[in-house]
Amino acid sequence: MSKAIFAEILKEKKLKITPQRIAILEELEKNGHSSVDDIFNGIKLKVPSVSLATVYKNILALQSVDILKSVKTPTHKQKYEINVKPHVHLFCKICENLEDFVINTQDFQEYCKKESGYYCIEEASVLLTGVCRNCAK
Amino acid sequence: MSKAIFAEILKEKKLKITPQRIAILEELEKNGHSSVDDIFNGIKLKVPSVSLATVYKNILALQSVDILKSVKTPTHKQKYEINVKPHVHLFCKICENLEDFVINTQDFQEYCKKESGYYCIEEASVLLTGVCRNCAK
DNA sequence: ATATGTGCAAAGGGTTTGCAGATAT
DNA sequence: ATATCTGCAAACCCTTTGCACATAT
Repeated sequence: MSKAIFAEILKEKKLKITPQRIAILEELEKNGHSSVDDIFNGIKLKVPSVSLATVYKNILALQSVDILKSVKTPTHKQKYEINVKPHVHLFCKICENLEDFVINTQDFQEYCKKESGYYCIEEASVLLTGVCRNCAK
Repeated sequence: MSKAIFAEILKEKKLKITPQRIAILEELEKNGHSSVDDIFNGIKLKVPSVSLATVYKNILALQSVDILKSVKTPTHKQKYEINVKPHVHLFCKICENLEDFVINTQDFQEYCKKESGYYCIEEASVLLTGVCRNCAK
């Protein structure tokens, strides 16, 4: 995705197009799952004046219009990603890397809804913890 | 579970049996998913001298020997539960209540492992967000 | 022109830590 | 007797907030 497309997305959501926001989105596009500090440090080159507070404010703003999603990991660091199609997270307990695995969870959700008696299930957040192929060596 | 059984479990894990720990476990048994504050307030009657720091320290201690597990919810409150058999969490976005749904995730894990090429998957943490039957009315 | 966003510094909330005294084994 | 645990207070994150100035529309 290019700057222009990010600008488009922001416009659509009625958020002003600022260099900080573009930089945050570019950073998240480059590095799949980032913490606030990752983002802050990653964009300082592009937008040297940026403050941590602005990163925080924008993460909240972008989340509230569904451009971003937060990812909860077993460690205490909150991470963020650009909201794309449903996927599962694979977390390696050795290298602590987070990997995406695109899978349609619809059937699984449907099954859980039926069996549990829940009224409706809108979202499935799945985190699988184990050992990645690299760390297995 | 009774006090005696909790004492047994602590002994097995080589943790000293203290009134604070027993109270924490009883509290978590009574109320499925509790935050640190829930626990703290819940056990103050039984152990009036207890401090927040002790609750925190014990939660860490109990987690490290797998007696407790943390549950990550979409809100920013961390919750804890006694580690039992695999289950899925259903989170109602309206009343923010967390419900357990016991389900064997083995097949699902197996499928993800095979498809993703991960070396091994030890644990599946699934959080489904939606609307519970009560709030649907 | 006006609403929104930014950056700073201060405040806030939750969690962790160091230490001296207390308790479990 | 000794290792561990507790409670207090202080320290430490990480995150949010208020405000004046800057920027996008």
